[in-house]
Amino acid sequence: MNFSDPPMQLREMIRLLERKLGVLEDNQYSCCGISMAQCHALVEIGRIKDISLNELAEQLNLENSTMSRTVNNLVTNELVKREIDPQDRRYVTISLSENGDKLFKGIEEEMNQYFTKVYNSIPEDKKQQVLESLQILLEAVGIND
Amino acid sequence: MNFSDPPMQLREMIRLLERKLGVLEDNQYSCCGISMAQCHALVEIGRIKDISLNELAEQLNLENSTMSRTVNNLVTNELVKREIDPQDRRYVTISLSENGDKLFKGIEEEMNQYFTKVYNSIPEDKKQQVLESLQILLEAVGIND
DNA sequence: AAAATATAGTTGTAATTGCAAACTATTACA
DNA sequence: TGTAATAGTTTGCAATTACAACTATATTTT
Repeated sequence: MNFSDPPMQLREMIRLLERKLGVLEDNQYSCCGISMAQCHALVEIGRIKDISLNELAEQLNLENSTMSRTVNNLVTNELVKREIDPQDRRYVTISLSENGDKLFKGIEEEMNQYFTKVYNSIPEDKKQQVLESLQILLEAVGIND
Repeated sequence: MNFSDPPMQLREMIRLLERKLGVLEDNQYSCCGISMAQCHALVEIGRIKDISLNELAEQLNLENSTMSRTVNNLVTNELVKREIDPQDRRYVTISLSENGDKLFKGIEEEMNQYFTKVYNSIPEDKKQQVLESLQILLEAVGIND
């Protein structure tokens, strides 16, 4: 293993980043009393407002079945609403309840604070470069799709 | 939500990167017939050569019990060996078997190819910048530890 | 219009996981 | 020696997940 080989440096750093991010969401109920899966779903629903189950599953790279049950849990917690689309009764429209919206806004606020903290700990003259590089990396990683 | 705010750009891109990386390891048996959990453990063991169970668990951010079970599976598959440390018989030394080492090298090779592909799809004049930026980002994300 | 097909979502099942607790074995300390 | 600490295993349990089989609704074909 040659860690001075640039692609391997890339691998190693992505590995570390992955792990660091993983730590943030390891605990099963680390997000305001709901699971990370529920939290991710909640945020996605909050962003898109009205979304179907399959769209949601695709956004989050989850199985339909997993998504369906996660939404179940959110409905049980009275954070989201499930409504049958009258246009096409196969579709379910998922949206935030009032409680869900409050929680969503709280999470958004918290995430904003976290990433502001991360961003501000980047040296001033490197901030722009890091953002640009992430964009480039995203494009590079997307070569398979 | 203001996506032109730089910290939010950062959040958004990390979010996308996270998701993209997640896709790569979604399937339960996507790694040469073993689970991703087993694959991660195998690679970690292969890198450190001899490692104790607790160290391994900490590296991978897993519970001891989960780690023990995962190692069990690897032992059952004859990919790793468990040996009691003669220095301190409480410790277990975990290392790759011959088969495990072959698989490990195969996985490493595959990962190298993947990351070489990603790296090479970064524009030539940006390669160094991306690596440096990831390093900076890693330091920035590590502010909590 | 009836039959066949496609689509959206749900449910059954088995495996994995985290957490807690109980347990064994070994070592360190007072 | 006796007590505590450490390393790891095992078990029970509940939650989560992927995969496959299923239901319900809509669309297309004949």
